[in-house]
Amino acid sequence: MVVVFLSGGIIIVKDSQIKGVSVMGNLANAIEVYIKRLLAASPNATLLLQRKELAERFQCVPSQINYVLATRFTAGHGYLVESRRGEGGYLRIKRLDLNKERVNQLLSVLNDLKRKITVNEALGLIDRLADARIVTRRENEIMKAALTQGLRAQNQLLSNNKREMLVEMLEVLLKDS
Amino acid sequence: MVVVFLSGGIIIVKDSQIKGVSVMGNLANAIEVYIKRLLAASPNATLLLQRKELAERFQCVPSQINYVLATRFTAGHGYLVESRRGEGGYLRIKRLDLNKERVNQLLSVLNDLKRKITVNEALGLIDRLADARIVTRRENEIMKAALTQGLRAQNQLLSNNKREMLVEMLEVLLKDS
DNA sequence: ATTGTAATGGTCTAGGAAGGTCAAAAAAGT
DNA sequence: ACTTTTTTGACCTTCCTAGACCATTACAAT
Repeated sequence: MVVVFLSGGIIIVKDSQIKGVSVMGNLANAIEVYIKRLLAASPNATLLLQRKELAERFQCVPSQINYVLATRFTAGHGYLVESRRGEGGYLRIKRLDLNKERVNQLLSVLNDLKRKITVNEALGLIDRLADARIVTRRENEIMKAALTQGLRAQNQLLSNNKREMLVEMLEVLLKDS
Repeated sequence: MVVVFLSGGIIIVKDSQIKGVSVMGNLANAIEVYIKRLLAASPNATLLLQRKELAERFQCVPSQINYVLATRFTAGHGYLVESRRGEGGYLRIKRLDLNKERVNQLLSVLNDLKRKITVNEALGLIDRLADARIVTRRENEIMKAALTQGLRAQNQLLSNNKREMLVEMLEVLLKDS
């Protein structure tokens, strides 16, 4: 439970209600909110900043920034994060405002991937995306080629590696916007 | 930290964000952009210049130019660089536009795959296909995602499996058109 | 012709400046 | 108590920069 002072009065609110509003119980949340505010202020929802600087501003180790990005700014959350190392290094964070239906379909496919599925089922999922015009025929073929590389039977379970690979390929599509 | 006033609201923007918009983060990038601009302005996409002069313009050691050429203007990136030493020495940089013989290019890429290449080289090859408009940006990203699945370092050799996978993906493109 | 020399460009390596990863410790939920 | 989330820090990879030293070329002096 958290107590919030608002316009002079005292309002008592439950945690669950407050989540995501503006109370930040911890660093990670604070950083998340900060980044989101900057994104909101940016005309094209894109941010360019340095991990080191951000860490300094919040007086934490740089890897904390990675934690925040990894837990709150993933493709699944609708964000795209790119980076570059070395001198002049940076983080580029972009909020993707995507077509809802496409995203939902992709996410549902991604969701299906969480359980064990066979190669055949995976290929079926990919075809579904092609049917829905979410991927082109070529993209469809490319993904299938990648997925079936070195495979004999198609009625076996999809290996972890291959599943992960499919997920990553689909995430590319999510990022595409 | 910089405060920017925008359409009535106060938006807080970080240094780095400002920098990233207008200025290149580092020397190498600046030089790259400069060369590419010159190339774009040149009638036949060919440039003749002196390493020393260029280095002077950017106030850096001459070998910095070599670094830029070696990392951004390789054959893999679709550029041709020749040079001559001694008095009257020069650098000749040419951008190759190979859009014509797509199939040949694909075949040459496939050929490159016969020998051992690193992950980085493989990614470069794929990028080159995108540059030449043989694959779309999305296809490019999909293939890269598939290729780098489960990989940490990029300077290691491409595994046999992954190489085979790339070949199969490229063969999809060959069949296509 | 031969040789010397200055003017170029090339290579290689060390060092520094980012950002990334991983796992253990600490804190917060349940 | 147990589980999940957060926080830290040690160590790693990538990228960039500078500089020492090497190779080639044109031109002048012999």
